[in-house]
Amino acid sequence: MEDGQRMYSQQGGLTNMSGNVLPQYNMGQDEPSDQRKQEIGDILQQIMTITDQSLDEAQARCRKHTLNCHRMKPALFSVLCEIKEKTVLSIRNSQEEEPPDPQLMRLDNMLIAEGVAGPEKGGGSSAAANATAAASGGQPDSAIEHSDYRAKLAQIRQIYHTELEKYEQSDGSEIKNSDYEAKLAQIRQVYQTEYGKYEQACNEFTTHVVNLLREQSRTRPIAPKEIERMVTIIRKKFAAIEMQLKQSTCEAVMILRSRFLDARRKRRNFSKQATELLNEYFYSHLSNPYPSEEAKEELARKCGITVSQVSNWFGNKRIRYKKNINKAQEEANMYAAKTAAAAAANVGSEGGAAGYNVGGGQAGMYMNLNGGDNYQSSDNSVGDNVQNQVNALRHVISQSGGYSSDSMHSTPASMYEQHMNQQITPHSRSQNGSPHDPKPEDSTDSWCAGAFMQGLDGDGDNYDGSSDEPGLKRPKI
DNA sequence: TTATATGATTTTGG
DNA sequence: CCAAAATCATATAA
Repeated sequence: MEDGQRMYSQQGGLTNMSGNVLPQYNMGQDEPSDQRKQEIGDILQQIMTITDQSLDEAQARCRKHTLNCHRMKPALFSVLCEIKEKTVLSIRNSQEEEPPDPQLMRLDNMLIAEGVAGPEKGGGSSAAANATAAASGGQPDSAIEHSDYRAKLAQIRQIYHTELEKYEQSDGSEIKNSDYEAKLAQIRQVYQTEYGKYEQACNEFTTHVVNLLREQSRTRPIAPKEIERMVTIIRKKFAAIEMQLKQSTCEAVMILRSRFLDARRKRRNFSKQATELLNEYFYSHLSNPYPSEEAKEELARKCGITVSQVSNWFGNKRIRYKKNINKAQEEANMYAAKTAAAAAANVGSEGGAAGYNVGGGQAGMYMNLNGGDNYQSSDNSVGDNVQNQVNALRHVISQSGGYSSDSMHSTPASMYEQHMNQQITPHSRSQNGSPHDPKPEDSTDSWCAGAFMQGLDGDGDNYDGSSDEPGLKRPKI
């Protein structure tokens, strides 16, 4: 009873805050009825000791059941809900359904555009991502605690950090298309794994909370509406994680992409020395400038570039040599002179210098042969022009003896072959000479037969740079 | 700034 | 896959 009294006085102290309910008690106090006093005392006693009561399952259920079945329960429930609604929840309620986050939409769009989200875009990417999937280490916590939000978030960050490091350490110079695709697939895989886990976690947690609230609503004023709102709140919280996940994914894709594009677009000139070496090889194998794999490897090693760069270089060189043979041949002579000097010192090599000179010398011969005839048809496009020139040249050559004639000598390639005993066609892969002797006539099929013809048209200097005819190359937008 | 040189990529044909 | 040809995009010379 003493406790009750003290409690009572405390309640009295709270009266100011609680408005119109407590004054009744005060009035009651003024007019003490022993029985009433006793009742109130009991109630207060119960309240005071309620926290000491065991949470014994059976007992609790019993109490809840009792409460639940009380005839006043529905009314009380709705009233309390109403009060709660008015005092607290209405504030949150005012937050209307916000339109979909534009940031999230952008992220979604990008992920779809990059093929990370959305429908599978062909190609089995399963193997690539096994490691990462394992690394992401799913921990199937069925009991999801609040702290798991942060843990998950940290985990996701960690995963992407790891992924990004992988991209960093991968050899920058060797990013190929396949690498890009593989890595994109990896990102995609990780993203989907994580997104799946995210959804699962979100749903589990939501279900958990909803169940909890439902259970609680048996003894507390929790309206279904409030549960709904709670679900919304949970979704929003999880949306932050979703956003983070998507953002990280986008980031990873962008980094990967920029890296890839950088590798693709950045062009660094080779060193002077490398170009020198490549040119030496090219001009000293002018008749057949197709280095074998071994030769490519050696050149690559000497020049400090990759084999595919060597291949690119030779591809470009061949095509450009053909396109502009006059100029190229000056260069050829230059290199020929240089290597000739070197070869001269080396007495043992027979006729090496002569071979180098073949290109330039031969062009001169053709030019002489061509004489004053001009086969340049000005009104044609370059491509047709070349073809016409070639055809015209064939005509001229045949008129003046033709390829097969001895007087025509041989094309540069064939001359060179006499020295080198080498094959002719570009497509023969192996450098070793074929057993059968290639005939000089075959050399019309040589890699730049057409180019030599082109080179001999006109006086040489008037064709210089003609490949840049306006509007044909590089249509300048 | 423009024009050319040049390494790389894409397209095309076999 | 290889090579030619076309094309791109940048580096560098003018």
